[in-house]
Amino acid sequence: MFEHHKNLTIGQLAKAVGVNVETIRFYQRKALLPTPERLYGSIRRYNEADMRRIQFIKRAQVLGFKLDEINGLLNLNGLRACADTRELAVHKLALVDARLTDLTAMRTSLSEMITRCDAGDQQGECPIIRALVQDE
Amino acid sequence: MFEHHKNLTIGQLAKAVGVNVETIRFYQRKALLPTPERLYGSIRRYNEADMRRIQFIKRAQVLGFKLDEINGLLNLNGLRACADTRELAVHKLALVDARLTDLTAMRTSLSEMITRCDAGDQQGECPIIRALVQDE
DNA sequence: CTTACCTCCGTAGTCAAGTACGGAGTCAAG
DNA sequence: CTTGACTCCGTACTTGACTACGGAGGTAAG
Repeated sequence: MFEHHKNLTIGQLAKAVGVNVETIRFYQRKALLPTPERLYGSIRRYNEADMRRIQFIKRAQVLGFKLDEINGLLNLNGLRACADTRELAVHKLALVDARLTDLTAMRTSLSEMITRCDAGDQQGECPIIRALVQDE
Repeated sequence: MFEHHKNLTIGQLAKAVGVNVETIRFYQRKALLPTPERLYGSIRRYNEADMRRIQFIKRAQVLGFKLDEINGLLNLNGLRACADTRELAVHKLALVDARLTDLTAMRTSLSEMITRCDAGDQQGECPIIRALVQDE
């Protein structure tokens, strides 16, 4: 076993959290993740804190936060932290809502076009193409 | 005036359809748009067909089609055209639905986190951060 | 005819979030 | 002590849809 997730090599850490080794190195370059010292010799070791940090990043990504924003979240602490985080979340929610509106409109158009196609009301031309060619 | 949108220069065309000059040149390179001959002398002229083609591209983009797919749409013609287009639209619709599901889940999580934040049930820690740190 | 702006063209850069590569060093097993 | 797997590190490539740059030449107004 991995000694309860302590002193992992980068490869073990990657496997444990389900990301690519290169991704971890990429996060280090982006300073999303600390680069541990090279102790005894030359090979770096990782611990549970690193695991949790990567999992935090991945969870935040699922919610639609970008890496830069996640970096912000990770560096928040102290009194204003909660307010800042909330503000970020509210902003993100607004973006998600806007995107939902767009996608819903897109969905409606697409399915209308398909319906018209199936109704066979075309006169020599594909109704989907015709809809797209439409002026205005 | 522009002589009713005939014989436009690339800059006038760009302004007329609301895109960047560079975008038009980019579309030409991608063969989404024909590159007109250089008539009398050296400067290319564009007409309504070019305008309509760019507008077609922009409309299709709003529906979530990628440039490569739009290229496919533009090159469709003849009998199977309509069936092909329909198939593409159906496929796109499925993608849109999947994205809608994802976004809705994201929306729910975000708004729950914000609600918890407002409820002030945190015990010394921001509930949003706590939710993200949560194992599993 | 000059000035100022526009067009042409190829190449290169941008953003996001990684992925890939290749040579050198290290570590554990046999 | 050698083999094979892994690590380290820098650099470059990927995707999609553009945007920017720079020098040469065309074009319209005065």
